[in-house]
Amino acid sequence: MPELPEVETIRADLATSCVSKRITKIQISASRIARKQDSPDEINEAAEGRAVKSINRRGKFLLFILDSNDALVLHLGMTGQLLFASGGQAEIGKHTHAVISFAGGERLLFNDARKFGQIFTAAKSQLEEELNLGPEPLSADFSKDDFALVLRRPTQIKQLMMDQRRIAGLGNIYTDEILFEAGINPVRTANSLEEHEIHRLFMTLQAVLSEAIRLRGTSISDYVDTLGRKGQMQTRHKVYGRTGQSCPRCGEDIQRIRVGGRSAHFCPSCQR
DNA sequence: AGTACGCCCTGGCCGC
DNA sequence: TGCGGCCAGGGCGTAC
Repeated sequence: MPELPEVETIRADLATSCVSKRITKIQISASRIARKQDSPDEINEAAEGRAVKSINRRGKFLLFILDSNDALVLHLGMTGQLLFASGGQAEIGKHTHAVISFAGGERLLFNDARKFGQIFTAAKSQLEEELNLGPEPLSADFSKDDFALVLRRPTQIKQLMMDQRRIAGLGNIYTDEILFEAGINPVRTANSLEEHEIHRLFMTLQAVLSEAIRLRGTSISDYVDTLGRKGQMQTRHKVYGRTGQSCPRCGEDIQRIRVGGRSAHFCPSCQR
């Protein structure tokens, strides 16, 4: 489940392997992953013959900035993988739904078993409007005051943190881990947090995401980097996927409940 | 406007 | 061993 740290790991890989390369073709075989208003042909037309100026990330979206000043935008959904193949290492498989070919013969294969991923193009100047995302939690511009403002609503904190329009990049795994580190119960309403709790949540938000990037992401389910390598953050999870196991801080059993239609893992004794 | 909820999709797992 | 049924969840469309 690629969230901010996984997408950031892939972004850094692509910055090394794809920047300044020229796209010769984008073949999309599962039209479902092309966003509704774009057809596979339109995406290919926008990218064909264009060089990749830079690779950026916004929330969970990967942005290939092209020399036309359009952006090729990719979202990996839940099971998406972007595999870089300079020779024959990565083979086109049953779940390869798009192939981006470069002038040097390299290819990027977009695999996605569940087809929740998305690919589309947008004018660079329109990106912010189209993506409609909240602030980047690791941006230098993102202050504790900004965060406090985001929290000023009566939504459950877990749901709010996963709402991409409020804060960009967090999914189910990292919200659970962050809330655990911050000692905050996932069902608390955001506007019930006290000043010291907001401070702690702000600090742990950055700490957990930074550690996850350093460990190249969480590999449970399908996530791998562009060379097919797993991340290591899953070895540090304290609550996610640990239902019934003991809390590393107090020994109490980790519980799993439903919050906003998603599972939330937490320690009922440490998280108040 | 905000919030709630069901749907998409398929592999993996559980129970029979 | 096979198979039906259910679960995982990011984001979006629809309903309220």
